[in-house]
Amino acid sequence: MYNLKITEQQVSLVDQVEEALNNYFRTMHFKPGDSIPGEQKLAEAIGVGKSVIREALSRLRMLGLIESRPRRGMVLTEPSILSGFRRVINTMLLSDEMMLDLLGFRISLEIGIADLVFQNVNEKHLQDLEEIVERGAENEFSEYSHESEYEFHSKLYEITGNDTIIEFQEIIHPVLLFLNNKFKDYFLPINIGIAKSGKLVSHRDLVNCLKNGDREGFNNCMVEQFRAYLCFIESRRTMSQRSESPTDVIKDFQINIYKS
Amino acid sequence: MYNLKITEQQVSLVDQVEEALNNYFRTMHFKPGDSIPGEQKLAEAIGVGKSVIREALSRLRMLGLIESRPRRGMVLTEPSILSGFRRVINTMLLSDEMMLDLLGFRISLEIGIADLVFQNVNEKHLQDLEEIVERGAENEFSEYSHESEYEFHSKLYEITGNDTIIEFQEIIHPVLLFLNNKFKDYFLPINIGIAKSGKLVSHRDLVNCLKNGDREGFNNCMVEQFRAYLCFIESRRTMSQRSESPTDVIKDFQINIYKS
DNA sequence: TTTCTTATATTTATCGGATAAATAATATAA
DNA sequence: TTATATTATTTATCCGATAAATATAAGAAA
Repeated sequence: MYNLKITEQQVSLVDQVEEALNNYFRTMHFKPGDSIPGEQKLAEAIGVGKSVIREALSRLRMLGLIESRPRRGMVLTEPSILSGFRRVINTMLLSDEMMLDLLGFRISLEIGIADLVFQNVNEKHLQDLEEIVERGAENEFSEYSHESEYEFHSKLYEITGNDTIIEFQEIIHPVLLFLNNKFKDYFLPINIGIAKSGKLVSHRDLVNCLKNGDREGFNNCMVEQFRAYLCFIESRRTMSQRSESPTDVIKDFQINIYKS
Repeated sequence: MYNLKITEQQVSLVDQVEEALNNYFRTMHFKPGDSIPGEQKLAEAIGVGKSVIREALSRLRMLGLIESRPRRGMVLTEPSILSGFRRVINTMLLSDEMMLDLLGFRISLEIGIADLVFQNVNEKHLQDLEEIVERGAENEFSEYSHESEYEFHSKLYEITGNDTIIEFQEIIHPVLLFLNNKFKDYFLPINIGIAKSGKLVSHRDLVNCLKNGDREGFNNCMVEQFRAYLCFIESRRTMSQRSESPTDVIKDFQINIYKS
């Protein structure tokens, strides 16, 4: 007998209820702070068992969309838009490909905030940055400690005044640490090469550029500080297109680095 | 009587189990594709009821961390890192502040991908872009249709080759549409002003810059195309610092625009 | 022995009952 | 009117039961 099922019913009841609840909140124009009906009423209204309702509510609770103070009721809350993202990142169950995508994402974002930073920066910020640079010692390969690195970049993000951007950077930080460690052997020689060629953009250079330079100059500094990463990503990309071996990547990588 | 409770026990059993499961997968070095124990065994192992387990599993399922084919078992899957983000955005329960943060996020990101785009672009991409520009008619105020706008920017993101960035842009698109509509009356006069001053960067300008220009030039074009938005965000920021009235914002807004 | 069919066990999805606990609302007492 | 006690409500949690579909084991047929 032919199997005439068009699509496997992949959407569980819980999935549907979850969406139904979202639609309900939206169409009723609920706002954060409004209290919503109890489990039992919802279950009756939608016509499903209470375990299904509870599972759906549990998801919304996880996303920070509702809060339920035990034995008092549930209220809608302003969702923390990155809570789901944070959880997935924290699992550290990500593939290399995914993490490299995140690396590219973060680099693009940081380059992109250059304008906001340049626009918003004030004396206090500059003082803080100077202090961070002062405290952050470099090792013999012109590398900063992870702590100093994090502190410096966090400050840049902070200057944007955009809480979502700030939180994003905080969340993916562990991924960057992981990648830095995993591909340490690739990055180190590259960075040494850049340092020798005098093209390395240090934290101090960035601060000086931010203090004295123009918008475009600062933007360029921000781009250049990521040169090694950008080449790395580019190499990975061309590799995956041409299905080359990992050693080729490293070769490409080093060629690209010295071209720029 | 004083309330001596230090902290309200905000962490439910489900929250704890959710984290316990994550830790379990991580410490056991589970990888995507591995099948995990059934609900019953997990419930016994952790020592909680099966509804608690089910709620926690439901959350992980929502995040795309596990997949459970009915009556066969559960397997770990490569999580789709933006699924939680997508759900929260889709609720459209976000405050103006949050949405403006997202606008800033998106603008920064798009400015930041300029380098990646410039690095990766090929003939095919350019052809596609030209075709989109060709098709996309502007209205009398030099504005594109939403569809053309979306098509053009999607293409730029696509050139990065970074799937996470591409998905991000797709997810927040409705938010941008919403904001564009909500603050339409603010943006229109500004854009007309920019157009009159001859500083407006059109889609065609961007394509030409990408084709013939240099990296820095393209970067500047990308920044300039967002000038109106950047001024808007800056105005909102200074307003919230000085607690000004909305009308002041509009004034600031228009002053900033014509300064640049 | 190999292959096909059948029966059993397993497992998730879903339902719904029961209990504990804490707050809100109500009723009662001072 | 105020203070206390009772009741109702509601979520959190546990548990049992059923349906459905698959995997596995057992049995029958070639």
